Amino acid sequence: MTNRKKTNITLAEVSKAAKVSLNTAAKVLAGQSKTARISEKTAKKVQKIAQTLGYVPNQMARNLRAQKTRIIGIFVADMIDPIYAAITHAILEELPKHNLFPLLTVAEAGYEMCRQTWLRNRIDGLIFCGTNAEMTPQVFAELKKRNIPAVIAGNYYLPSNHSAFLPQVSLVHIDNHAGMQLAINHLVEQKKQKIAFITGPKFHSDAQDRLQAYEYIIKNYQKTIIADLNTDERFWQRGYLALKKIFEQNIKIDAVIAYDDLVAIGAIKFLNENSVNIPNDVAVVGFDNLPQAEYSTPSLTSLYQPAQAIGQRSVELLVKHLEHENKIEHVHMMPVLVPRESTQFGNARNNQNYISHL
Amino acid sequence: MTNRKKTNITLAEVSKAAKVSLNTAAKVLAGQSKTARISEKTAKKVQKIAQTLGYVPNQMARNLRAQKTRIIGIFVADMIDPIYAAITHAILEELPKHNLFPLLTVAEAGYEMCRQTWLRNRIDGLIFCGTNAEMTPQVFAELKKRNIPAVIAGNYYLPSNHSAFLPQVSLVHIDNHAGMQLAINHLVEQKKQKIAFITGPKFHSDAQDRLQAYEYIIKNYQKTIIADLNTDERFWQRGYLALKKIFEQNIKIDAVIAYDDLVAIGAIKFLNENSVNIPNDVAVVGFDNLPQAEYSTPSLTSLYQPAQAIGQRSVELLVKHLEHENKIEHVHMMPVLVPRESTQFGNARNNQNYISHL
DNA sequence: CTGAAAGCGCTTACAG
DNA sequence: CTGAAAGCGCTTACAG
Repeated sequence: MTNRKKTNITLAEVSKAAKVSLNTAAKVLAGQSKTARISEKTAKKVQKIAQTLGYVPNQMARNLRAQKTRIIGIFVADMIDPIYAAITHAILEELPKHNLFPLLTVAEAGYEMCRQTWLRNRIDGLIFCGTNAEMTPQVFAELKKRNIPAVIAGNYYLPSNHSAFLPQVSLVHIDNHAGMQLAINHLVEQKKQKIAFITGPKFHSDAQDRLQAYEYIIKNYQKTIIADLNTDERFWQRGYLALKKIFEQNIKIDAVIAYDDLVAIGAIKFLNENSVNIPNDVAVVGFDNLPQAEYSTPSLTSLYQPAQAIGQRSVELLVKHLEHENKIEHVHMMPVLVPRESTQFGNARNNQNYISHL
Repeated sequence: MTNRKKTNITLAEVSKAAKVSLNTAAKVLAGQSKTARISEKTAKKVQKIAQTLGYVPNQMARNLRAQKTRIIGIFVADMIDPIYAAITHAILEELPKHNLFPLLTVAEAGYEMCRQTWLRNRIDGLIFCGTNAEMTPQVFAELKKRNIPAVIAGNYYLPSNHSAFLPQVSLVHIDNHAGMQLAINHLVEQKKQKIAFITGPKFHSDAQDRLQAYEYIIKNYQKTIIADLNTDERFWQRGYLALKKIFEQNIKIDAVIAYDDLVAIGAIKFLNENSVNIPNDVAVVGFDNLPQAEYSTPSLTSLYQPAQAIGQRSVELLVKHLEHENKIEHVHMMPVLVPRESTQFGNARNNQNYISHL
């Protein structure tokens, strides 16, 4: 391993070069010249010497002595998922503004590995970008025992036997109820009267919330039509199979809201293959506004997931907890409906130029 | 800030509880029982006590004393880009296998911020998942001076005045030449004879490599047809405008290879809007095999970017450098052609069931 | 306004 | 096989 003794200079060396005590140099470089009432002349001198020597403080020594690290663990349930990636990204941008440092751990490493990393590095707080089956109520209990505040950002894994920890941890996520209301309003405006819902994976909090919201709201407009699958199919296959089932059972629909965009695109695939006109015969709405929504044909109306805001808000909440403001909060961020071709007429396919030369 | 003095127990406490010296406990818990010839009985006793007390070593103290950290900085040029996300993910999974620890820094923080983070935490090595305009040759010179080995994984920012550092840093990226050969072979097999190429952003290494590879290989088959844009348009707009230009100039083509999938999807959008049949009239191939490739209509033939392998390989290279194996390597990983509807006939739209009830 | 000393929790020689 | 001591580079009282 590289030996770097010669390349890194220390506070002691700076103080010696500046001909002041170690203490004085430390105070100046920690930005405490004012409170320690160090003369401006001395401060300037020390700063200049530190600059020319290329002094960079050793964070490990600092943390060890100060008995706090300002390191925030970030658990990422799935970095390949664009929503988690966006939330993680927002958190990484936000932490430095509060003089906090990220320590990223990924789900694939396994819980014990993550735990070791957090504890060895003496994290001062923890943000979960999603959770998985390993994140049991016991995990949150240990964090609490060790005085490590935690916040969950985004979707989380929620089998019925896990729900006990919910009142004990702060959450920040999309307002699925509001999102569903926006989706239904939008479709009702388009005179749709048989709006179906395709469910998502059973143990995802967002899937549960969206299903509940659909059931609760749709009653005001029509009979409930739920396309549920008893399989573990995910991604577009789920939407494809769900619609296949509906059509095989000869259930009449004129619109479908899918748990998420991938499921919605599966539904579109099925409709396209069977020459069902979108949106005239069946309109489609997804959730999350993934990049795929813009690129599908027809492009997909979706509910924008405010990932940036979720990330920021979860950092703010964690900072409050670090400052011993221990009130648990569950924050719901508003989604935005992004209308595209899958629910609206005449937005594309009308630009018939440039074909003459073929 | 949380005070955790009471919740974290130290080596000293373990050794006291086990009634051995601090040194003995340290040796056992660092896994050096054998080399220090500590009796198995003592080792077992210490381990058990450490376990029951919940001892977790303090990484900061370790690093400070040992004068090395095994922390690897990871610079991510764009976490929202699925390719960078996938490479980053692979690196995060790979590092722990070598007993190395990641420290993630993102481009948006700015170079100076990243630099401070790296140096304060005394990183032992650095992997760039992409670079940007701030990563000048001087940056690599400083790393070299400080004995911090670096590896670039994936695409990198390459204006002509930056190329000086290339012989001094190890690179791992997709083999664009091989990818282009695969793409052209595939199209030639489909009897295509007027294959155009749509360029990418000027300063991206992948864009430069792909353009060069196209020019070099296509000469064996046909006249060169390059759709270049003097704009900064990115994403699908770039492909859309490039094809528009070609069609306006009445240039005949029967296939198009795009710099990447988003550009390819822009081309598809243009062809769809002008009722040009894909792939019969014009076939389309993209690079990177993004999720969007599967979800576009028609689905897009693309070259799979081996992100997982790139991440793994870059960690391996870095490990070699940490072990003072200082030979610089430029590694090219093979892409895989994923054929889909945009180059092949009759793969979809033939499943005309379930429409009767509408 | 400035300085000398203790100590955070480990690892690394060195002694026996 | 086991132990006592020094020191990594800082910050934190405390003294003057």
